[in-house]
Amino acid sequence: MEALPRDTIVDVLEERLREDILAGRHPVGSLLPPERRLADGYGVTRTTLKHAFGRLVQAGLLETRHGVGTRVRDFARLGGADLLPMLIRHSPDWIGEIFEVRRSIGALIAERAAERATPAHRAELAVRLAEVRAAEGGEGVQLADIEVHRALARATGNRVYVLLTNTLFNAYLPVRAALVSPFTDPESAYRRLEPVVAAVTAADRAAARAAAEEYLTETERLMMDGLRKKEEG
Amino acid sequence: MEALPRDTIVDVLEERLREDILAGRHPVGSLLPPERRLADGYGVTRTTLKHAFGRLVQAGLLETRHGVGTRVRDFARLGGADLLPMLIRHSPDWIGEIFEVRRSIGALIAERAAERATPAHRAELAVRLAEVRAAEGGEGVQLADIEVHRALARATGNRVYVLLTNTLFNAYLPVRAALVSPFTDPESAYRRLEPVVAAVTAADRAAARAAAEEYLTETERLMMDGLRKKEEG
DNA sequence: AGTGGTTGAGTGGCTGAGCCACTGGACCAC
DNA sequence: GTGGTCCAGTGGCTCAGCCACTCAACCACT
Repeated sequence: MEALPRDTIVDVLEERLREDILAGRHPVGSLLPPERRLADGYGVTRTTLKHAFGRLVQAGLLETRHGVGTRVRDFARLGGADLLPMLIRHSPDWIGEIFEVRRSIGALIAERAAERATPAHRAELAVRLAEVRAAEGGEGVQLADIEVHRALARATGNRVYVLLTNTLFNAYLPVRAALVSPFTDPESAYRRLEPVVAAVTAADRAAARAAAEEYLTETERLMMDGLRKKEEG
Repeated sequence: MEALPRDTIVDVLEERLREDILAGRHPVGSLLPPERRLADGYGVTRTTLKHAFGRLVQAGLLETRHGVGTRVRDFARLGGADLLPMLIRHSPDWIGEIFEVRRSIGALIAERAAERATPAHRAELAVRLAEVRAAEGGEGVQLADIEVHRALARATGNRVYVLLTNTLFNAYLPVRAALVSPFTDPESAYRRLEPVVAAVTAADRAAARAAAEEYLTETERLMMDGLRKKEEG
């Protein structure tokens, strides 16, 4: 069982500051109020506020300069893909765009994997795929499913594809996890993944690309349907 | 002129901790020494250490649990593409892999841009391209060059491509900036970019992809050559 | 023996007061 | 004008201390 620590004050404060920034209450390019005043306003110590600031600076949302102040960065223009999880939480309309990119890159990865997977990579793919079918519990299936995609990315022989896969997963996984079927049914997950792994294992680039595209298109459709139903219900 | 604030203690400490982690002196999955001891070891206050910790947690390198300790995350398996800048600083052999991905995604972006750029997007591309030629000073050319790529990403109509472009740029830009020619000569930069913009403006998908691929292959060659020379010299 | 509650050492979370270092505009002397 | 000085306001950092949480050892009762 996974221990679930409850949010700390810094977590809450960070989230609130982030929300205030993303909502434009602290406009891009503007100087935030001084730390002492802001800390007072949020009812926390300056030290605590600075911890939250530190994270937001790291995330690329803020920029502090000694003796001057703290400025809101133009994250929409300059930010990296690691902003996606917070952007999607603030406005879910990003999901369509994320998924288009996921589809293109997923196809790219499958093609490269088919081209360059070593025997060891193929063996790992087989294992990961089997684990999907054998997984118990909805959460287990989802985790096993992700491992198949990580293995596909690893099979390209290019570690950057693994990182990219993680970035995109981090962006839309919380959304996906909120839906139930069909990501939690072992047999259904297995059936949808199998053709991709088969094509990669067969070293058939075109088939791998096509299978990945089909899989990801289907996944997108399932997610969008699930979201729509959730909205209505 | 850009003000260049010198590193703060937290910056230095963060870098040192990061280096210790990436070098495996704090193995993945292991528990770090307690904050009090570690702070003492680095000769800083616990508060300062915690500020550095906060950033590394945000970056996905550490994981703290109240009452237990701070653990080193398996960033190679679970990390996102935002880790690239620090990974490349620690071991430059990432650059080849980064550039392969940049090439594939750059081609993808050019193709999508050719497919979907609006008249407004085309106008912006023309402006950005002209700015490259008109830029003065090596740094100015490099910045203008980046703006062309951002404009290309924007022209896809998908904001995720912009974020992805930024992520990859952030990864290898420091390396590129260390080289001199040909990224600092306005005329040479213009000549290399022009065919890509022309193909996108002409809405010719295949030509756009081909031009982008050629541009990026050439860029990679120039960077690798530059690095090799630097190594020798 | 087995079960369940209690305790305490060790850990990170957070505070508040205080001093230091930097920036930039106002002011002054020339 | 020009250049220098000053100072109010800002973020950087420290310190000492208390709080909250976790886990394993221990104990009391069955």
